[in-house]
Amino acid sequence: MADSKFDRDLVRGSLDLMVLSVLADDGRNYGYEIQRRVREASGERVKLPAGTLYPLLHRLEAAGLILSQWDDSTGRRRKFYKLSAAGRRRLKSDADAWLAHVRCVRLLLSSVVDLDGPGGEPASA
Amino acid sequence: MADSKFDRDLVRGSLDLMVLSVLADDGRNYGYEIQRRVREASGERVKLPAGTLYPLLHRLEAAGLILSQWDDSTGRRRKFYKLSAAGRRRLKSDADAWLAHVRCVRLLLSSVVDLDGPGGEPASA
DNA sequence: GTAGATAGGTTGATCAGCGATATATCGGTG
DNA sequence: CACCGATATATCGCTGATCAACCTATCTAC
Repeated sequence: MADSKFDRDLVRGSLDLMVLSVLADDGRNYGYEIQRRVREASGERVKLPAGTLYPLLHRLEAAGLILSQWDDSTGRRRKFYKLSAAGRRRLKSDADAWLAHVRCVRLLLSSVVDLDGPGGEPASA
Repeated sequence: MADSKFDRDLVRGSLDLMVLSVLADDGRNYGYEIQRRVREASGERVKLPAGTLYPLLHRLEAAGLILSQWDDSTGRRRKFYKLSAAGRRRLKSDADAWLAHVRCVRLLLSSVVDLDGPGGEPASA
């Protein structure tokens, strides 16, 4: 499961946001690790394949939101990314827009489903 | 504002969900009204243009999630849609998946932004 | 050596969103 | 009546993101 058309589109709207968030958290990270961070953070839900990840990073860099720097000092050839000032601003505004949108959808869903659905409050389970 | 690349992709992941939710709320509704309901429910954020709306409805119908019926009795030629049994099941499961995903992204964002950001609690504004 | 993980990358097919465009009706105004 | 804007549905074509598949290269372990 977790690879239907719905799941892909679900992820689509928050992929950039998730990657920017990971970089904000870590300060500095490289593609392969970002991939694992997103996969783990999402509970294996978001697989973020290489064919999506690298074009995405290049797109964010071209937009001036992240900065790259090659690092071979560890033996492994890695391209590290970090947020630019514009990237930090973008993360903030995109996060606000995302949260606002989530509130709207939750409102629509409120009369339809149980918002504290399966896995909602693990502490009480 | 509210029509950037980010906003479009933001919406993409929950458009089907929003339309299904509106139909679950209303029981029975037609395209033009669904369009207005979504626009209002989203605080004018989601415009849902005709070029998106109608292909979307056709797709949901082809998938057996909604059922259509023409109605000319009011003078206006309208195509009413309602959820099928499969559509109700799908709404429930998609809503659960969406809520689970939202929880993950919120977790990633928690260390980055204020989750009760602007417009969070209108009562206190 | 060779298999698998790490690390980065591209390409092509697919498909959804949406602006533009088309059609038709209804109600109101000049 | 003619005209216009709102209502109502629909399609076409462009754009752009996702991702399976594929490629290269290095490191570790067997």
